[in-house]
Amino acid sequence: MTTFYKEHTKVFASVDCIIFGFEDNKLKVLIGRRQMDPGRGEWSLYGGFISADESIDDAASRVLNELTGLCSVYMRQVGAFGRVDRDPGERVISIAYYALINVKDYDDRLRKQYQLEWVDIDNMPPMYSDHREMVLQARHIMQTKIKTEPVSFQLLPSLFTLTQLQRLYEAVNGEEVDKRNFRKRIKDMEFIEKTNLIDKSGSKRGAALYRFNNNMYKEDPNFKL
Amino acid sequence: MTTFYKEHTKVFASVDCIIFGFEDNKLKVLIGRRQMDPGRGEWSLYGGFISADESIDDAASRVLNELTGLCSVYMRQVGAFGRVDRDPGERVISIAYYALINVKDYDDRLRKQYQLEWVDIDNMPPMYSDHREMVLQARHIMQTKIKTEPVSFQLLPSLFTLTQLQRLYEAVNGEEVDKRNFRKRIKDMEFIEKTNLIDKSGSKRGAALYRFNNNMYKEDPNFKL
DNA sequence: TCAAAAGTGTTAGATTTACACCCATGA
DNA sequence: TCATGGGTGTAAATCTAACACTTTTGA
Repeated sequence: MTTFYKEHTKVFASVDCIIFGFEDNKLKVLIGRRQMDPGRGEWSLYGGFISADESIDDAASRVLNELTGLCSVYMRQVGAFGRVDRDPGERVISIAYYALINVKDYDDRLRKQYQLEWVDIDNMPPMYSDHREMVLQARHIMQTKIKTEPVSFQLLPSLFTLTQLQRLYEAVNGEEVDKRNFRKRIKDMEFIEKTNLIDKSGSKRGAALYRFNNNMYKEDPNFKL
Repeated sequence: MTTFYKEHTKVFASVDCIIFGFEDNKLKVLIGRRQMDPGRGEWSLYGGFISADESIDDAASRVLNELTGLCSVYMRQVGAFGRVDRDPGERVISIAYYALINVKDYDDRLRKQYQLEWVDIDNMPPMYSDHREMVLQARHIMQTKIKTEPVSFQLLPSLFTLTQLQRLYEAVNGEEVDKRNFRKRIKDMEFIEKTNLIDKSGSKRGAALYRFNNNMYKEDPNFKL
């Protein structure tokens, strides 16, 4: 700690975004083909360099917005990845973030324009550098968060059925749960409100639509699944 | 992702070490006076720049070793901190790590030589930049880890009493627990072995010394406090 | 009329919590 | 002999997990 800044080497710093979506009862990740050497053409997360005038968090939001057009998305840091040879070209330290989006909010034309694909987290292709590791770490964080924090709703439409919520929970954790026990726990949480609306898309009978009431949650923030 | 590396700016990247120790039934953090402008003289974590030929993890281990002389210490990443103005001099992104050491393994002369102090985590002085935030985030990680992973033993001597273990647990979580219930849970974990040794330093009667058996833990890694 | 998803309660077992006294010893 | 920390068990309450049938309706 007696040294000076100028004696040290600078590095490139980037962010990589793990964009989670929920579709066909599966947890999916948005990935594309890397457009840049080295590694051009490999499956890769979408990322970008951190510029001099933005925080890391801001860089992550910017990159996500560039790609999806979405703002105010739920994003959290996964961590910094910094193996010396993680980027074959230059020394690049990358900070991974995961984002939770509702697939329906995301314009599918944009997805095609960038040639991105939603891939099942349980069936990812080989990926560039340490990107697979980033995704798996993000999933692990999600698995612990989803049990005690109301993050699921970020991945669902604002109105959702209990079956959707259950399938999401199962997809994140990779294991099935009992329907009756699951619903019992939901009923105990007053901030998951039943509406009068019915979704007929998933069944003939129709299922009640629910909504997450954030104000009510803040009054009594007890979430336990 | 169609841009080139050279169009981007590089930044300084550093690591900051949150060194936890357990002493006088309190969770403590090792901090010193910053030796460097800007911020010279403020209370600060110990850190160092990441050099070109080492991973972030290696940089953290190196810095810890420089300071304490210790190797193979339990260290985990807290996360990257990157507010634009977090370092008043230059743009520096810092990756925080926490380390768990047994205070007795650490040569107190070294502590004095570097003018470091063990401060109670519940009574930290104002600290340089975002260092307080780093410590609090690290503590939060510890609080969740200590419930499901055998990390406590990193902070204790290899032989310890159940009271010590309990006080540690209480110090990390900031709340007291019932002695009988605590010991019942310990008894269920076979990898916490009772030895024939007695520690007479804490009481007249003496307390049985226990030991963490890592091989046994690996056979049946179920930890729950 | 039937296939497919929605919706609903109970019970046994496991886990958690609360709680108070005797023991061994050195000063 | 007494002050100090070490050590121990039980019972009530709560939580968890397992389990199956009826409802609705569009095709």
